[in-house]
Amino acid sequence: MDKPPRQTKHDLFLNYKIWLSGLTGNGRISDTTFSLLAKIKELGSIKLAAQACDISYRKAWGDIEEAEKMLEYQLIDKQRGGKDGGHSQLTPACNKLLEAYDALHQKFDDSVEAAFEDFRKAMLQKPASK
Amino acid sequence: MDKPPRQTKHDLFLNYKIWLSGLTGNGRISDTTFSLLAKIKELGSIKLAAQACDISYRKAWGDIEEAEKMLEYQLIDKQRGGKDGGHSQLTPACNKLLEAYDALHQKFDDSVEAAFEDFRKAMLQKPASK
DNA sequence: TTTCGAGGTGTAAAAGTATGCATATCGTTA
DNA sequence: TAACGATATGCATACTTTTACACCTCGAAA
Repeated sequence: MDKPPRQTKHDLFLNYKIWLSGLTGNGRISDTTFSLLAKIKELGSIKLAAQACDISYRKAWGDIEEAEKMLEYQLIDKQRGGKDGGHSQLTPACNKLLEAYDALHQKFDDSVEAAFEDFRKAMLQKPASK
Repeated sequence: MDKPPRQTKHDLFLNYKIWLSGLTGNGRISDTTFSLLAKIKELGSIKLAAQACDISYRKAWGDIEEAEKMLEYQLIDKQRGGKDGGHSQLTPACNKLLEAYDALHQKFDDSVEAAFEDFRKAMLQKPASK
């Protein structure tokens, strides 16, 4: 889930995690939730997406519920029943969100890369005097 | 500890957390650990710093141990005994690390600000066609 | 109208993380 | 040399988060 971290001279890596939260901070949409949504888009099923993301269906469902409650709009069109049991797909609003988040994440990666590069350079300098 | 998140149109906030890890990923230096180090520098005591950071001394000590084990160098000069019981101060290497980390964090904040601004704009556009 | 498999839900167990507390150690200073 | 208070450490408890599992719901297609 997390991006592979970046290395310094001393086998040091930088990691980060971002997430969205609501006004009260009680709900959250994590990186893993966005990965899940992307997989649902790809596979058309919450169950398959959860497996692909290596999380339990229970958690996947809970995360989606939490996200939808927080955003106050549907992220997923869920279809129950039928010979195949059912299937799911992202709503237009969810696609928009996912698209914006992907762009956000990409910008982040680039920024992190640059910032960590500076960090590495700084760590190669002599210690601060004070 | 975490920076106050930023808001979108729909009461949506962006949060993030960064941390350093070692090669194997078993150790970590979190944001809270750096805050702790900064407080130790300011207050000259692990105990006082832990109180100021609102974490238990037990956790503070464990975090420091973990960080030093990971980096394989001392972060803190610890003085035991004496009428005052003892005191602590950061090593030069720790000061360097802290300085570099602060700069890194600042760059992060700026990047987050910019990236989230773009995110907000994207969320105001019409939904993706597909 | 029966069947099938994914969606949907409660709850107990497990795993991971933090706290609280007890207790030992150290060494300077009075 | 006795006392003091922060460092140091183990361990039980508590809290949080995730998993495991059981079981129900739904509705198109056979």
